[in-house]
Amino acid sequence: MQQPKNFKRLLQALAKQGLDVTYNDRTYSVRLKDSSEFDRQDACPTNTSAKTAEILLPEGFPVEAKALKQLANLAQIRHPAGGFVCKCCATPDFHPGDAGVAIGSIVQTEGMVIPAAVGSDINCGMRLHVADLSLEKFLQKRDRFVQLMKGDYFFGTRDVAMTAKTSRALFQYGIPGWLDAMLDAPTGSIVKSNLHQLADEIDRVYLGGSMNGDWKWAPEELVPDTGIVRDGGLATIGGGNHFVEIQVVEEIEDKATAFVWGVRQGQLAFTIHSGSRNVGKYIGGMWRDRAQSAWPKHLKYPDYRLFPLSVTANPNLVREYLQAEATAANYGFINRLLLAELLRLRLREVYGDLAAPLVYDLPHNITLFEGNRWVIRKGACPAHPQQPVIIPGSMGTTSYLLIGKGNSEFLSSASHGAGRVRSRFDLNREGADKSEEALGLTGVDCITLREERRIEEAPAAYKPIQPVIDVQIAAGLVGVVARLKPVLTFKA
DNA sequence: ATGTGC
Repeated sequence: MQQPKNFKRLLQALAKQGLDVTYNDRTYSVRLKDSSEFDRQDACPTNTSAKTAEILLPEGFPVEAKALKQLANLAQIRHPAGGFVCKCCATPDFHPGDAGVAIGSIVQTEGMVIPAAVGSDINCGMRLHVADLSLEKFLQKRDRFVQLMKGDYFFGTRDVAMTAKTSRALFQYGIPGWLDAMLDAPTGSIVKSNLHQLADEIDRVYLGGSMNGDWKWAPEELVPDTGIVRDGGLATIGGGNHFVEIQVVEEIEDKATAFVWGVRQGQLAFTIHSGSRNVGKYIGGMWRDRAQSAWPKHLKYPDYRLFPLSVTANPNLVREYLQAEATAANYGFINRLLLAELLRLRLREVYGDLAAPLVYDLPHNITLFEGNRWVIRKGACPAHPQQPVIIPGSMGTTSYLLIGKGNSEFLSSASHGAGRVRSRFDLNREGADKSEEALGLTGVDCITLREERRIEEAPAAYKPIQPVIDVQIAAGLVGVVARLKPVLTFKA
């Protein structure tokens, strides 16, 4: 396989930063500089962090030096009390992140967690439903449906109010405990009419949609002592690459698996990509700062400024961080559930009673304990054997439902999308070609209140999905179950 | 990612 386009230039840029990169059979290997100042500051005993980080990349696409540098930084994080990185790797939607951690990075640690590696967008993830409705019938009443959804997603026309008790249960327990608490929800609250189906679908949510949270970490105004909570952030899509998309199941590749998962050719489908909104921002930001404050006072900050929390040095802080992260994760699971429920209710309202079951819901921005170690995925899906994996293309291209293969070389993970190739700034700047053709928007039905969102998130902003999927199949990360074609996309 | 900022 040939080397990527900008390989030589990349080597030069990275050599200046003390990084050595090789390319072999679909995979980059970033070798880190051997000695750092850090080594001399403190006896970091027997354990040292990873010396290499592997990246799976689609053939013929450039990769940014900034992203490689960020991955190298992540790989060499360690804590003087003994925490270290066991393994670090990246998926083919790899690109630089704003907060110092590249999207598509996966890091396995021992003895430490890294709040900054998860970042603000805690439990960002993907949720897929199928619906027993043909594309033809859907399009007949498309305008009415879109009008109703715009109200729900952009203007909050549906009541998602909760009692104080229910709000606390949401943060504390995630989906199951929250559904229990919903039994006494105010009348008119949207999930009340469908509690049984939502309970039946819990086993199709990663971790059962439940982590060990504590409402004490939630923003104060969302966990009052008594009264009704009206949270303007809940059941909203959010910005950036988040979306809700109506799709059609275009083609089944793995018939047996699709049958078991309840997916059939010609069905309508909808995919939700969203996370924990402001709650994750609040908790992620708080803990990034707390991890920095907990860094040993007598040591200089490491130059990458990504601070781990050590199990040996600060066991309580590690426990509390994981609980705080879980609190935001619970909110993320329920946000996606509500976005889907709003859509399912409107489908039934417009097209009559129809089945629209959940296929799967999985996070791609989260710390998970797997095989006795922490695995932190930043824009990467878990892809364990037999597990459903959802990888969306841009709003103009195919999305994929896949089955995980549990490739340990890539820490049982897969990409969470195609990966951005052009920055928002680049696409929006003066003088840029903003024609439909140049942006790949021809024939794309994008519902948004903001024109700049269509431009920032246009198909031209992303890699084509096909090579991104192909390289992951070739490397044994996933197998294709079904292809989903976009029909229309909601972007906030 | 974020009622944002190159």
